[in-house]
Amino acid sequence: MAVTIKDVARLAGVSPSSVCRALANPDQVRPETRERVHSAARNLGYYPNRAARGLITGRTGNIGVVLPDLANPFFPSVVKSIQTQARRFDYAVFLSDTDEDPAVEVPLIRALAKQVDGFLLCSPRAGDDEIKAFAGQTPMVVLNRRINSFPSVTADSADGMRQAVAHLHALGHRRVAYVAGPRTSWSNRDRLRGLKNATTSYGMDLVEIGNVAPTVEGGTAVADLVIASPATAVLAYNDLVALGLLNRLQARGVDVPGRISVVGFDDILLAGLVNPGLTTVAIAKEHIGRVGVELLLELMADGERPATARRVLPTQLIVRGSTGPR
Amino acid sequence: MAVTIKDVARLAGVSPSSVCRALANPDQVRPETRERVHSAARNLGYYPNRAARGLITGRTGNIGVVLPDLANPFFPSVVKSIQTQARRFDYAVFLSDTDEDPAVEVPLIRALAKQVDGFLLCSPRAGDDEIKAFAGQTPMVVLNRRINSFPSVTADSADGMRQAVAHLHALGHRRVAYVAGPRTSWSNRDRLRGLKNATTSYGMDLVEIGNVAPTVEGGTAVADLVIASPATAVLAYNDLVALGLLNRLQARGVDVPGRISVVGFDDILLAGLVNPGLTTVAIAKEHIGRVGVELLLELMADGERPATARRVLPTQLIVRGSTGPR
DNA sequence: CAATATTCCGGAAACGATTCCAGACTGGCC
DNA sequence: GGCCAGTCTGGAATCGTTTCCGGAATATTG
Repeated sequence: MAVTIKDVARLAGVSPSSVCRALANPDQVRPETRERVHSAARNLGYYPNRAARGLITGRTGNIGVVLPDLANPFFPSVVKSIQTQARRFDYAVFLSDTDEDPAVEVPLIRALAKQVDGFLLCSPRAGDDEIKAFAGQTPMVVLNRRINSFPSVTADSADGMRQAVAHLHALGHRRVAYVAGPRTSWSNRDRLRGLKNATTSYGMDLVEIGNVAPTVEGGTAVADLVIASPATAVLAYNDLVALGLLNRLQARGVDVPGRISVVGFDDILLAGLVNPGLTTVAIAKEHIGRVGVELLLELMADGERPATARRVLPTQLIVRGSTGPR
Repeated sequence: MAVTIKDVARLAGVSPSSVCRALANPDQVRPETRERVHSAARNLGYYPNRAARGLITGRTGNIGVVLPDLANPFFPSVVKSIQTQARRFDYAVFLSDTDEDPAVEVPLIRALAKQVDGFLLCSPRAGDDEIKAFAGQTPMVVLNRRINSFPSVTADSADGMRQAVAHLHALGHRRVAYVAGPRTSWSNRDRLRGLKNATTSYGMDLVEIGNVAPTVEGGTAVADLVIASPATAVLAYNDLVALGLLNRLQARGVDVPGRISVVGFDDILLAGLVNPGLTTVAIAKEHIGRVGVELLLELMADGERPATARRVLPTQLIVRGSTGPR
């Protein structure tokens, strides 16, 4: 069927081992044979079977990416930057979407583990302990979450929230609401923590509104609760939720930002396209992926070292039309 | 390092071959040994190395997905449905983003070919001939494009365009513009063809406006050309381009749909969230992925058969606020 | 020219799993 | 008890590649 190293060897009139050397360590063979092998490989269209190679070298050349929901525009951005950086180092990407189900994460990782050299876990929803069980077994870098004994890349939510709250405070708001994301999301807890600190230090009231799915529907579902609350501004777990709020508020005829100001988180593409534009805390999505890959490559190279590097990337408030004076 | 079949065999006190049988064909071993093997595997946390298995069975259990740009929200939707369907049949997904560069497609496919059982090519940008070179070698299904000798899944653009044009015609529009997508995109040619047929049969004038990148920026870049044209309505290659137009039109103070109506294509999530909502031709994105996987599985099972199944999925005009009477 | 050092190449083993084949054991039956 | 059929199991070969080891050929040196 497919062309193997033996076919190349036969055509070039050398042994398989020489073919391997000619292609991998060109300076270990005579220029003449090297040329013969190369042209034979070219003629037959030979590409080594990376799986077979991986069997013996222990390196597959693949990295696994696990994320909760590809339909959330935040993740494709991250994946894209992972791809770009991975390809630069000749790695291919295995992608898995868990559909926000914590229960499938661990089995998925286990099933994929032998086919990849390491994992990038984006916003994993499983419990710390379940994930920690992999410590030392498979190189892993966690994105958008911090877990002991794993390197991680996170955004500085606390500072982002501080910027957002400062902005709202300056506009005269004193009571704000937070629409929380999934209970299993570390980012949600992190953002809430940052928000609480910020509102406390500015002496503002904070109303928490139930946990919702991190989707547009999640936002629309609680928009009326926000209206009914005493808050004059609302911060959402992420942009999708914020957009859901925005949509429902407009449908109810509530003036944004006149009556209620809305702030999102992530700065996905949509945020700049809706009307009014969504004020949001931007995360450097391309950075997350790139830094994640860098960390993972280091970890895979160094092997043993605990390598609990923690990169915290800056956030930046992007002010658009959805926030205004109280 | 990792636990192999031998470790399980040793712990269970049987040979590796028996372990294999106990796990793969449970009825070929005595219940007692089967139980011993299972518990040994469970205790050690044994998961077979799929790459090694693939070497001998010829099946990797992976399918490769190649697409031009994950940042276009259309593709994540498709990928997600591919994932879902693939997992149902115990397949994992290899993802590759080509960054709209036709030149990297073929090398990418070749490099991945040995690691997957088949490919789903989403909107491939490479030339027909380059792709045809794979015919018979690797099972492949093409999405959003038709290529001889490959099964394909496409949307019925012609009908979608007919619906859109009928809608605009009924609103009184007689001159429409089309903002074309990438020259290398089959969908672009297909949509343009459908549009031409529709405008001709309705006796309407069609202005074509240059090829742009299939992004928001592509749309904003030519919005002023649209304004300067005699058209009272514009159809865009896809929703991103339409949103770019919409944005720039609003920035220039052009009334939509009062002065110009805008129609997109794809019905991505954003389309329903902007203001005014974007009238667009919806494609069943989840269907594309699902049907694509189904076709690929059939193709991989049947092997030889030409299998040039061509599924054309229906399109549906979604009318929102961006279109109105002339 | 002989002895040594160096370069280059082929053979064999290995990676982890599966599968075929043959042998060992069990049970049934006469 | 002996024979046959059937069930169950272990050993060996295999997939495609890499790597180690030893031998042959070449180059270097005295």
